[in-house]
Amino acid sequence: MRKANAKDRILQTAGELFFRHGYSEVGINEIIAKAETAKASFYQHYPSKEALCEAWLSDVHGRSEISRTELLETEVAPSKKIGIFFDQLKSFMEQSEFRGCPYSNTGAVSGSECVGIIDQIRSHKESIRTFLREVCFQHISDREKANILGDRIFVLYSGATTESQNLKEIWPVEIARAAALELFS
Amino acid sequence: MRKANAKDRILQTAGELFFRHGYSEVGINEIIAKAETAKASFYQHYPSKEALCEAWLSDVHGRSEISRTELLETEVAPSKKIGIFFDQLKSFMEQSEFRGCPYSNTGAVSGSECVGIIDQIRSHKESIRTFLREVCFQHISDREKANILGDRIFVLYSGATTESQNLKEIWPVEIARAAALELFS
Amino acid sequence: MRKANAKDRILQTAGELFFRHGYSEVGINEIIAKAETAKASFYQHYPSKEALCEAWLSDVHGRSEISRTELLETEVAPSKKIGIFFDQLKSFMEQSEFRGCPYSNTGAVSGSECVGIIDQIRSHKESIRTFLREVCFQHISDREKANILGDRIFVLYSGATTESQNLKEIWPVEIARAAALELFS
Amino acid sequence: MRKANAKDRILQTAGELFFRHGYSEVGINEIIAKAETAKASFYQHYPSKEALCEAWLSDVHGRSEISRTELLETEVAPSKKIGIFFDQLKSFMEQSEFRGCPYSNTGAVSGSECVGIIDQIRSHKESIRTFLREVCFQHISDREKANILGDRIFVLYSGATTESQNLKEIWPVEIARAAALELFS
DNA sequence: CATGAATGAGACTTCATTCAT
DNA sequence: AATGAATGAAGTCTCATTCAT
Repeated sequence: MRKANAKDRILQTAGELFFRHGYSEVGINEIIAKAETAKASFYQHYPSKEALCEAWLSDVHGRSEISRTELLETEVAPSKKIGIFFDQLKSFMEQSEFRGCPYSNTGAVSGSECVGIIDQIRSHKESIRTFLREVCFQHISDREKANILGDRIFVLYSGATTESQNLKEIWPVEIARAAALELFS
Repeated sequence: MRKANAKDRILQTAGELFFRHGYSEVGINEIIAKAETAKASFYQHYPSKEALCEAWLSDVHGRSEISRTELLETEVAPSKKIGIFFDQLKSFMEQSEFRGCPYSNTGAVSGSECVGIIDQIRSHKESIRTFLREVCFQHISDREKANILGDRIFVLYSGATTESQNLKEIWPVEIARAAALELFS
Repeated sequence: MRKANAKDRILQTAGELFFRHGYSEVGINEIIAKAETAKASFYQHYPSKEALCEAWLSDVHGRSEISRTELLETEVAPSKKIGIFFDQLKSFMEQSEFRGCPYSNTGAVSGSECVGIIDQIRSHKESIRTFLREVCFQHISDREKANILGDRIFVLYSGATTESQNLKEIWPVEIARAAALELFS
Repeated sequence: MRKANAKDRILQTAGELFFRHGYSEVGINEIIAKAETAKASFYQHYPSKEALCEAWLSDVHGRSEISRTELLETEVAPSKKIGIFFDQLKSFMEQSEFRGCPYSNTGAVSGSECVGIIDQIRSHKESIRTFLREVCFQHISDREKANILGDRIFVLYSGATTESQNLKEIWPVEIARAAALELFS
């Protein structure tokens, strides 16, 4: 497993480091050292650190997208799905020592010149937003109302993540979960 | 006005830069160049870049605290205060080109070793949380319920800031505002 | 005692620091901080760091000269004086955690441009050399022979100091003492 | 010859500078300028200035060790070897403008935190001490007595180096040489 | 006598990237 | 595909010294 090809090893290593310490706090040297690759091997696979960041965000998105798609198609009550969604956030925050959202964290240090990164962030966020709108639509058949409700839950979800990270406490997630479920009924 | 003393010039310059580009993206060199000071003058006033960051966050906190205290003591309906609070957030986001919350953004790149910074973030966030709980308490006399409502609005506020920044759009603030007011009634 | 005048406080503080860490390892800031003086007060009393170094070496010399003069004039056998001289060196090395000779240590980092410092070193060393020659002359009445013997003991003394410092062990002093006394008889 | 690889060029350049001016008086900038390398190239090869110092001391030790081993195994009278040993010191002092022992000079500015450097100094000094003890053992078959004699000559050697450096004169070496040979017979 | 702000030069170290092999 | 050496620019921080008050 440690002997995956270099490209994957780099992506995995960088992912862990970017996530834990933040994109701007992790250097190429640290990545290649931990991934046990040579410097030039890195640039063979990724044209730049920024490109690696994009690859990482894309990778995370892919995996999280799958889980949302599954959840969306599961045969349980929509309200239950919202509960599960926040439960997943809760265990994610606790397991990651409250590191928060990789996308928001990366966005916090990305200027407007980082077009690729900003695009990844936007599309990931829109994807979650869409997911929540869809769950709401499974509950309310009024598209308009479902969208509004979804957006509200989206904002709650984001605030829960952000403040749980800032305060290193889990209550924001619990508060958001309760609020979301109340809005839902 | 441009000829304030060096310490203030540094703080102001650094504040603008930290806010716009993120703490980790701004170097001492850039700060002292824009503040028109010598490097050693900087270190005469601030023992480290991290200390400057703390001074900046403290400064921002001080000014924002004043505005919240004023708002809290104003003689208008609590629901109105919530509206104003989100209106201020809206214009702040728009005026700052959606740069978002200085505290959350700084927290995104601060490891657990940055004790001073993390403390500033925590206390600022708790201060806003307390403010919102107090406004709610002016509306509902049940302390328990007021606290829960305040915390929910706090989460909405944070999510609005974060996602407005991520998407460079204002709708999250508007959604949060509407949701908060609806929870309020 | 802590409230001696600034000039003396600076000299004493710098002396301790220069001795313990070496002239080049100690900065003006550290000195004035520990001496509780302002920076400009320092430059009022000493025109430069180098001048302070000279004052320190001169001060040390003065005090050590007194003890040698006393010893020279004491009414004991010359061989006994040599023994006492090395005994003093021994306790000095042990008490100072084997920091060695302030003069040699300073000379190790002083280029030929530091005229004042180099002069201090030279005259201090010549003073010790003269002292040893005189003690020998008290023992042998042949001036020529006394000088040679004195110089040999001087070299033993220096080697003892240097290697005791290098090895953080006391045996070089003991070896030198025994050798000196043997040469003496 | 000027176009050796960067690592060697750095080591050689730094060696010359450290020797001539003292470890603490030489900066990385001066080294890389004279070695015609980039700063980052330096840190590719040596993790720190201190590590470079260790490499330098180790290099010097290696070369001096060879010459001592050769001398020890030469087929001449032991007393002759002592004479040669001091002759070498004499020409070294004269050729180097009385810069003295790289190890003692470095030790004069190395705090107890410089473990690697202090180790190099100790082992170099012990190596010379052992050499002198062995030469003496070739002369006296009594191990005990040979050790004591060797140690005395070691102290003379060190004192000669130190004071020749301090006074910028060669007589301490000559005095030590004569004393050593006299002890020897 | 004393002070604290100001400074140019330089300290050591790391950055993301490229090149020859 | 992989490697290690090389790099210019930039990173944070400290140096001894001066000046206005």
